[in-house]
Amino acid sequence: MLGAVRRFGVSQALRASAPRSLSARWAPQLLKWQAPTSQAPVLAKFLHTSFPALNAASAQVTETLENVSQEPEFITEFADLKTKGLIDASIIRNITHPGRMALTTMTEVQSQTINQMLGGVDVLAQAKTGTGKTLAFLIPTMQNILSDPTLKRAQPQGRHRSTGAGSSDIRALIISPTRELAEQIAAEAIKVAQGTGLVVQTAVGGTHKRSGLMRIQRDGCHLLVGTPGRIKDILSDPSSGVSAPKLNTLILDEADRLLDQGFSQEINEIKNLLPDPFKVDRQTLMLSATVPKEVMTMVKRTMKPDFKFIRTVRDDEVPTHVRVPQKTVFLQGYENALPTVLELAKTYQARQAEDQNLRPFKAIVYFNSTNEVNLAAEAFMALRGIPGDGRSRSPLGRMRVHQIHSRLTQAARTNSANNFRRAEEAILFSSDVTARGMDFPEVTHVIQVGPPRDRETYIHRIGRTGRAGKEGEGYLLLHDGEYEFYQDKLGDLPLTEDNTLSTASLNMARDLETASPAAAETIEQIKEAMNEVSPIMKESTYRSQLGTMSQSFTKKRNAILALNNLAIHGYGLAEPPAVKASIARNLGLDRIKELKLEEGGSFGRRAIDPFDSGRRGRSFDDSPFGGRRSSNRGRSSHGRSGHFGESRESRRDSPNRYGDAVFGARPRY
DNA sequence: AAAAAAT
Repeated sequence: MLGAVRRFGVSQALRASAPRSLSARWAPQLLKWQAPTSQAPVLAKFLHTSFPALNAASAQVTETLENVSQEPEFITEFADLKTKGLIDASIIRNITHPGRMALTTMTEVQSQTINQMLGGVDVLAQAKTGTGKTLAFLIPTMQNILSDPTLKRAQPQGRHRSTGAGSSDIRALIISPTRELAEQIAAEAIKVAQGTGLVVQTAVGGTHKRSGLMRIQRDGCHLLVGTPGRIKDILSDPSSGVSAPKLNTLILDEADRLLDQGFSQEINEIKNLLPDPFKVDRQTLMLSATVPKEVMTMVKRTMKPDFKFIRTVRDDEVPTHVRVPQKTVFLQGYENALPTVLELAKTYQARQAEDQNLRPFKAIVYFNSTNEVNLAAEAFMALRGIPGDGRSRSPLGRMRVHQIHSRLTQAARTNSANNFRRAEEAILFSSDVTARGMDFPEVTHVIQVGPPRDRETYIHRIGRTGRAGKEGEGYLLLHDGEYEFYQDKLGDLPLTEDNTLSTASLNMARDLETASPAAAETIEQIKEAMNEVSPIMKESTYRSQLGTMSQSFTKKRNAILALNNLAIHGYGLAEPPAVKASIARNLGLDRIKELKLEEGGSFGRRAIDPFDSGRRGRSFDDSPFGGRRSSNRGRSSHGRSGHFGESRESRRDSPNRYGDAVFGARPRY
C-alpha cells in the first residue's frame, strides 16, 4: 500500500485497492483527500488499522506494481556493505574473513533483499534452495538491532560468561518448523554476531526447558531462534523472566510451512504474546523456496499492507536447480527399493574409485513414515556386518549409516545431524524432518522412496543437494500404480524416466536366475540384512504404509497387492500382517479381500509400537558401540537353521528362491 | 494408518 501510495498518489492507490465493503461508505470521502506523498506512511498505517480487510487487496496491488517498478542499484560484494556504511564492520569481517565464513560475493537473494530489509519494510523472499536465505535475513536484522543507540550489548566477562544484555530484551524472533533447522540457524547467527555484543539463544523442544531459560537469564538474549511450541511455552510463562517488549523483527523461515494447517494456529498464538505492532513497530520477514498460492492469504494477513514480495525465481520457472539432474525410477515393486538404493551406492562408489573428480557418495534417502526410515536404517546397519563384494569388509565399504526422524530422542537426532554433516561418505535415512532448510555439505544424492506428499516437499527434499553452486543428483523411486498421483503432483517438474538400474526392474519372485551376478548379489545382501530386522518393526511399517500407499495408488487394491509383495519379498515376512477391521474401514479398504484382517474384534492382537520395544532413546549414533549394532551378529552369521544356514552360493542356485520359501516358511527370530 | 511440533 505504502509503495502504491508513493508511486501513484493516494486516490489512484485507493481506487485500485479499496474492497467493496469499504467503498460504499468511506472510499468516496477518502478519495477526496489528496494527501501529500510525505503523508503516505501515516495514511497507510491509518488505513491498515481501520480496515483490516484492506490488507489483502492492497498487498496484491503492491505485488503487481513491483513488477513494473525500477530496481534500485544493487550491491553485490559483502565488503561494499561495510564501505558504504550500511553494515557493522564486525559483521562483515565475520562473513568475509578467510578464517571465518570466507564469503566475498552475495547471492542473488542476498543482494536483492538485504538493502530492502534494512529499510524496515516487511519482506516475503522466495529464492531457490541453498542460495543463502539465512544470511540474507540475519545481516539486516542484526544491523537494525545494532542501530539502536539504547541497545545494551553483552560485555565479555570470563571465559564463557558475559553480562550486560537482559533476558527481557529480545529484539528478533526467528521461527523454524524443525528443531534441527533452528539449531542450524542459531549456529550461523552466532558466527555472524561474533564480537558485536549481540546474544543469540535457541528455544526448541526435546531439550531441558530449565537449562535453556537459565542460559537466557544468565547471558541475556537479543535474537531468539526456535520452534513454535517451545517459543510459545517460554513467552507465555510469566515466571520465565523472558519477554520481548521491544521486539522489532519477526522472522518466519520456511514461511509457507509455518503458515499452513499444522502450524498457523501456533504462530498466531505466538503473535498474540508479542507487543502490539502499532505500539512497537515490527518488521516481519518471511522466507521460503516455495510459496504456493494457497498461503498468500495467510501471508497478507500477517504482513503490513506495503510488504515487498521479492522473488529470484521467475513465475514461469521451475523452482529446482538445473544443476541437479532428476530421475524417476519405476520399480517392479517396493521390494526393489532398498536393493536399488544399494545398487546406486555401489555403482557410484565404483565410478568414484576410478574418477578422482567425483566426490564420495553422500546420500539422503527420504521415506514417508518414521517406521520406514527406521526399518531401512536397521537393514543397512546390518549390511555392515555382511561380507562384502570382493575385498571390502562389507557391501557398503567404509560408508557410515545414520537415521533421523521425530521419534528418536532429541540427543540422537542432533547426533545424527552432526555426524552426517561432518561425514565424508555416508547415507542418511530420513523422514521429512530434514527436508527443509538443512544444510549438509557435499550431498551427492537425494533419493526419495515413494512419492512425496506434495510438490513443495519434493522441491525442498531435492534442495538438500546442489547447494551453494555444487552438483548433485536426484532419484525418485515409485511404483507403476502411482503414475497418476505422480503426474498430478509432480507433472511439471524436470524429471526424466530412468531404467538403467538393474535391481529396480527385476521381479524378485521370479527373475533372479536371469539376473546379472552383480544384481543378484545386491539383492541377496539386502535379503540377508533384512533378516536381522525385528518382525515387529516390519509389521508396524506395513501398517504405516497402508495409509500413504492407499492414497498414492490410483486403485486401492493395487496398493494392497504391492504392499503384500513388499511384506513377503522385501521384508521377508511369511505372510502379510493383519490389520484392524476398523482401520481398514477408515481407509476404505474393507472390501479388498487381499487385506488380511485381525480376528476376534476388539480382542484382536494389539499393534506393538517398535519404538517402545526397548530401542527408544538408543539410536545407532548414541549407542555405546560406536554406531555398530551389538545384537546377535555373531549368532546370525553362524548356526542358522533351515534356509538361512545355507551358503550364499547354494541359495543362489536353488530354484524358486523368491517363492514363498525364500525367507523360510517361518521367519527367524 | 500417514512429517512436524510442548510436557
